[in-house]
Amino acid sequence: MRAGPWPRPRSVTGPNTPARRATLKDVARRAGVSRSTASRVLNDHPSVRAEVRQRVTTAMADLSYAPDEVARSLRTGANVIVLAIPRPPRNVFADAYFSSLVAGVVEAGAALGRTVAIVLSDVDPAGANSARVDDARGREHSGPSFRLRPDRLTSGGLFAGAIVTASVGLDGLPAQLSAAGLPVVVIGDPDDDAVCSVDVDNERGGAMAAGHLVATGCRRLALLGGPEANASARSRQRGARIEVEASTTTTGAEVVWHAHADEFEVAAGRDLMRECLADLPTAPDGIVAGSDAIAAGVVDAVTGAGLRIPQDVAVIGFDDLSPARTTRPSLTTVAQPITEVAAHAVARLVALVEGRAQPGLRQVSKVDLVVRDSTS
Amino acid sequence: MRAGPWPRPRSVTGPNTPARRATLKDVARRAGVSRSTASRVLNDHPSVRAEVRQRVTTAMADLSYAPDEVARSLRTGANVIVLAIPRPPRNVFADAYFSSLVAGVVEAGAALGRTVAIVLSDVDPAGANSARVDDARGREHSGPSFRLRPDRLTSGGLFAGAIVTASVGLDGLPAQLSAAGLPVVVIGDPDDDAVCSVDVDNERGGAMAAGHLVATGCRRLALLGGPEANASARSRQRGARIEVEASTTTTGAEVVWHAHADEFEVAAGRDLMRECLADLPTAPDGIVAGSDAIAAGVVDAVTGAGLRIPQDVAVIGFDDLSPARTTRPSLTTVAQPITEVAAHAVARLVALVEGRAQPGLRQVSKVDLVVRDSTS
DNA sequence: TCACTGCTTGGGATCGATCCCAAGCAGTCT
DNA sequence: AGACTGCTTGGGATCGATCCCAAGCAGTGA
Repeated sequence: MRAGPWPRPRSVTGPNTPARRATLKDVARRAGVSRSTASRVLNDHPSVRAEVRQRVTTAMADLSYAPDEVARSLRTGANVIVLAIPRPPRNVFADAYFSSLVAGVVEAGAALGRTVAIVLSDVDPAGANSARVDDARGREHSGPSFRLRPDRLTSGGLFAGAIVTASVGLDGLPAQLSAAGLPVVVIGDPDDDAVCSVDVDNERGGAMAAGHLVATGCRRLALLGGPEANASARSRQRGARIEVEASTTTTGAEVVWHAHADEFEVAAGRDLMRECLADLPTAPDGIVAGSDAIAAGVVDAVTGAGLRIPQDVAVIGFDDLSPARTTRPSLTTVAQPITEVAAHAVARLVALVEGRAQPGLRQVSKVDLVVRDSTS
Repeated sequence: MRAGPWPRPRSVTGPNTPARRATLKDVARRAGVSRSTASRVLNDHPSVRAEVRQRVTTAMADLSYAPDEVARSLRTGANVIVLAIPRPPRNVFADAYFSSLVAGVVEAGAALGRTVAIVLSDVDPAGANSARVDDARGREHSGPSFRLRPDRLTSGGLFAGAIVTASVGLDGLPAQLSAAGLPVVVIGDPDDDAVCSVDVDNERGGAMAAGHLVATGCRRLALLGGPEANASARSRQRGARIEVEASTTTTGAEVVWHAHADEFEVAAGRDLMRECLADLPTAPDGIVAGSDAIAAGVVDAVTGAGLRIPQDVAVIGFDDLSPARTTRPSLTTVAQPITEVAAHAVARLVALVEGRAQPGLRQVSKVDLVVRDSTS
């Protein structure tokens, strides 16, 4: 499991507690009861007389007592849940999707009285070397590689459970965590049916997007998806394609172009759309983009080419994040309820931790079409 | 301190440890030594015979033992440091500055063997009400208000110390935390001299920016700063103004416009620049922006008005974050070493926690001019 | 040989909470 | 009156590590 000598823990010898915090023992003494009774009051156990309960409560207030979460965790097991985002730190925060997801998970955790810690990928020195090797083979890598080591989440017993965001290269992380006994919920597509997951109905979303374009008169559709390695991106495109093909006989609509971006990013969308316009003899009249950011790039490329939105080309995004509203024209998009998904993930994880749920459950949230100015 | 009944802790009764983790006692038994000796090996205590140390190390590897951080913390005090960002969750992650700062602190913490937890502001129901009151007075508030309650960091004894990011409305938080006995380091301008802080030399950075514009021939400068309530934003502007005034007699350069944005944001920069162009009879020939994002907005407004950069108007930003490189033309900017500042903050906090540093120290990092295409 | 020193090692107490078991007590039923 | 039930309450053990103290042991010098 480990190679070198054990890292020396930092001994904390300094003045760590200038004014000693009150303990439950202090509360008990002041209220004239035992530690047990004080603990019972703290935990709302019913079998305490009202008068005694009042005395203890008063004593707690007088001493401004706050329970020591560390000591409590030692006895009852960890309380903190961890949101694991297996991506390099610098990429996560700039991404509107992850920003929203993090906020949702933190808020949902707080609502259930759970502290949420956030763990991102580490710089991986070994990976850094192999990245250089990859470079030699001609693959593009701008820096060291990153991964999230499972033992950062399992060792130490700090965490009661983990929420893992699915992305490219999950690499069996959820299964490993599960095997180590840590309850896990994946947001997105799990690579393993044995773990719990929450997601949105990406395929249906793709179908709604394509359906809306066809219904508003588009006949030559281009699908510009997110990373092909990303299961959500694939599902969205599959839904769109199936929807178009189902309507072909009645409407004559068809998919005339289909490509995947490297990232869910503005620049990727712009490049892909320029390629599309260059490759096709006639421009498509409707674009299903894999994300709002890609759609924003598409809008940029389309207007740059002198075409009008939505008159010449209609564009539809996915996510309904801030870019959808700030882009000009504003984006019609398939809204995914990120806050709801985050809340589901937290609720499911807490249920797992408390033994109220079984592994392997999947919960899928509905998506919603939001019509704005980029389609007619 | 508290009003209602104590919130009931979530009892974790479920199957929390399906496969029991090895404890130090197990290691000791397997190696044929006492818990004390095993602990000494774990902590690299010198007085253990090499042969015994080897046996214990082997036993640890065999059992894939990992120390329980919760139990360890109970005895030695908390190990985790917390990065407190007194801002609403949804605003933090979209901001390139905070993204970079978070990444830097997390990485620096890891390098020192410290886990970093991140705590953002809570939705504050009371604040939500007062925000509505403010709305009635005509101030703009789009949602509930947020604040970071100090007791979230101090109570529970989960954290060894806190790094607090300075922003608008710090509201005495660092002083309160300090008073509660929690070691604190502020990133930015502390509102209290008694707490430690790390920062960059904002005033010098502002001077460098203005100096560069004057040196490259600008004579009519506009200063478009960040939020006036933000001390860093004020310092940058002050430095720029002093620099220009110092050179006025020899060069004839002057500040012809001066304003503060509400946020360090692209939209704020765009609006401010449009205002500037509308208000001034003659456009300025040099812009000192309070951040790269503001500068990006300025570029947008300037090119939108049909002026060329840098021929007609030179623009200089602050931060050297990703917008500086992706904006067209690329931005000349004052680079602030965020990673270095983050590392300083972590190092100083760990020193405080271990009793190796005194409160009240301030450490200022140098900034650096990076010349790109937005100035000539 | 004895005392002294210094290096290793083990055992018990401790951190602050929870949990289990049993004791105390009042009320009820036979 | 005695047994039984159910509600309160207190004490001890426990979680898994660290820390302190003292014991064991070998080596040194007188």
